[in-house]
Amino acid sequence: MVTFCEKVFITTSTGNTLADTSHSSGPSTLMDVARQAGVSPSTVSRILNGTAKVSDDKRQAVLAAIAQMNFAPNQMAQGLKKGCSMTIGIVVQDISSPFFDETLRGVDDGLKGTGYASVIVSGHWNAEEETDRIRLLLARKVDGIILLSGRIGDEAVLAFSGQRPIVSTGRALHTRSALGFKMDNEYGAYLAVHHLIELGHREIAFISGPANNIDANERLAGYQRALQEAGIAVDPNLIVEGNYHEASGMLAMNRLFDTHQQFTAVFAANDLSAYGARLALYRKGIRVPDDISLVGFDDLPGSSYTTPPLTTIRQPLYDIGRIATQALLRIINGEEARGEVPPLELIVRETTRRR
Amino acid sequence: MVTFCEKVFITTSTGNTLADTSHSSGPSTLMDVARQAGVSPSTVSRILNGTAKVSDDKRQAVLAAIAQMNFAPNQMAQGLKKGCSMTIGIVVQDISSPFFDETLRGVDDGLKGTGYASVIVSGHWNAEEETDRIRLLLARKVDGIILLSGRIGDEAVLAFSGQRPIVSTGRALHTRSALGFKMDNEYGAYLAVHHLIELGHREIAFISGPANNIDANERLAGYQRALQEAGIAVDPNLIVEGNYHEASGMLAMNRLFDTHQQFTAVFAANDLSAYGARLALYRKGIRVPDDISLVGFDDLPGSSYTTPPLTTIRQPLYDIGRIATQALLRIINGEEARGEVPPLELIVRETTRRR
DNA sequence: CTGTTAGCGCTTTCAT
DNA sequence: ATGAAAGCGCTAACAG
Repeated sequence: MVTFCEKVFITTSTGNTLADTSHSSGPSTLMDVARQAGVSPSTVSRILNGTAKVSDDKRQAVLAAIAQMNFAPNQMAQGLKKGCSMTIGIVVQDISSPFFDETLRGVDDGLKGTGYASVIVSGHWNAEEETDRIRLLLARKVDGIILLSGRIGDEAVLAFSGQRPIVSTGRALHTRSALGFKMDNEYGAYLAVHHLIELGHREIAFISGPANNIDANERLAGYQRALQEAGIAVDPNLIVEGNYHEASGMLAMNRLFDTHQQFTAVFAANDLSAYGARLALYRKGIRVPDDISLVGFDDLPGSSYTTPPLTTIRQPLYDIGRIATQALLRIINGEEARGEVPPLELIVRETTRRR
Repeated sequence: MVTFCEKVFITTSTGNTLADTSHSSGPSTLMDVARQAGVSPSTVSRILNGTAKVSDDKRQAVLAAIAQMNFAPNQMAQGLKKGCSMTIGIVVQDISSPFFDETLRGVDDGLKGTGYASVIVSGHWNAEEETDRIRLLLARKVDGIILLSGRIGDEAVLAFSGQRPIVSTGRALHTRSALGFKMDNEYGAYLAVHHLIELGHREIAFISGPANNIDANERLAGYQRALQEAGIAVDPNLIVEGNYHEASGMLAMNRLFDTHQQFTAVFAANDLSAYGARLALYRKGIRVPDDISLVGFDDLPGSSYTTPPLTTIRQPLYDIGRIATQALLRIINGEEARGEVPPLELIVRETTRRR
């Protein structure tokens, strides 16, 4: 982990590269600009930050110098001075999952035009790594943190929020420097299963999420409630555990067949496992929705282009990202922590049909 | 765009939050540690960086103080001093596209254990915005930049590489501080179409990428070459322009039907548009691959779970990310710029069959 | 309105 | 082996 970060490269007009010999075009500093414009550094700073009135002639001179020298203030220096970095940290669990990416898009849009940039790190679904990453972000003096599907406890979040404001998904929290958004997973799952029941299905299998996952358990609860409410007994043989990934959905489906269960519909705890289940069905020559109905959970961007398009419970992933970001920015600016995201909703597409 | 970034929050044991009154636990500094351990700041720094020998007793004292005060060096200060930030900048074009995400996963893995973090920005397929973003990264003193599918010209890349090393995909470049990786799109497309021809197809439609896109044009060229090589005339009516998105694939497919073209196979310039085409086919009740064969390009993670799984040209997206990162790190460390990525390859799955 | 001065927190000669 | 002091590039009092 040795690193040499003192080298700066400068390319000559001939395309060769050589080590900067400090005489020439190292990134110009505010001091350089001041000299070139014949004013004091403070004046340049004032113009840059609009901190005070500056006479027009000096302003012109400075602006000219800035343009000519292609000057941009060194953010590390600014940050050191002001104690902030104009950066927010985002903690995801999997950097290449459509689930997080859609939220990241919301974050990106929420940051647009604010001057803030984001550094994204992944906790890889692991509390320790997550803690580690958050510490890293804090050492980098991020001005706030957005924690997506964090594995750490509420106390940990609260503790970190003593250093920088945090907004987190998947938990209910509301202090001056910590805010949480929680989706009603139980209700979402209820909606999904209720939809199936209304369509006349009675034997409904469930491909769950990982057993140690809160959201997953809430979805299981919703599945059970919908069944009970309709007077249908919950059959443990119809519930098989998955891990939210495609492969597990496929495996789960196959396990259901192997044990010769009877069912006319399947509710998968998330879209990804629904994709896997769909493939297992295809392989067996079972038609969807003609022979079996299928419902997912999340409404990933790809779910409107599966074959056939997937009926699912829509999570406002993009909105969550955008709203969380706006809330965080608000806290950073000393305003009250608040924000609300739209509720889950059933999106009926083409994988479910009347029994 | 007003921002107040000087506030620091501290949470009391009762869970309330109040503004830091500067007396208490603001993040501790190296100076604090030095005082607490009864040594000079330089000694602490030396221990932190392994920069020089330090007596064992002092070392113990310092380590204890660090642990007790939960100290972590302020990266902005370190950065200002050393002129680097232990951060690399990644420029993507779309933060929530499976294409980039898979590459980002490679980057993430490539950075693992190096102490570097990454800030990811999006150029949104727009040269101006991209230039803007790169400037931003440079102002943040990132130690290097990875440019994915950049829209800016090679000269611009070379110019920027004068400030910080850059590795870029989609272009052939090789100077001391700039490295490019270029995939052979023409060859990939050739592979795809050749596969179809070998299967006995003669009327092969092509859903292209955006006309102004280099990669897209190369893929078109490969399509044409395969046809010509087999003595099949290129029929302009069988080529319809898309924009790499699902919706455009669907539209393109429908346009092909509307104009009553005859064809038995379709080659889509990327997987996303193949998904769209697939849906259009499904809607028309046309079976894949029984009635029509379909080939994509990219091999996105989702493509092994489409119904049926998609035959496609595999781009080593993950490897590109990992290898680009390693190459960049090598350049940053003053080593020679090098690295090579695996070639494109045909992945035969279940959307193609003998005519 | 504008320049001078003193740091932000850390690293790094330079002495000792 | 260790401390004192200077300074990275910028901003924010404080004088004028």
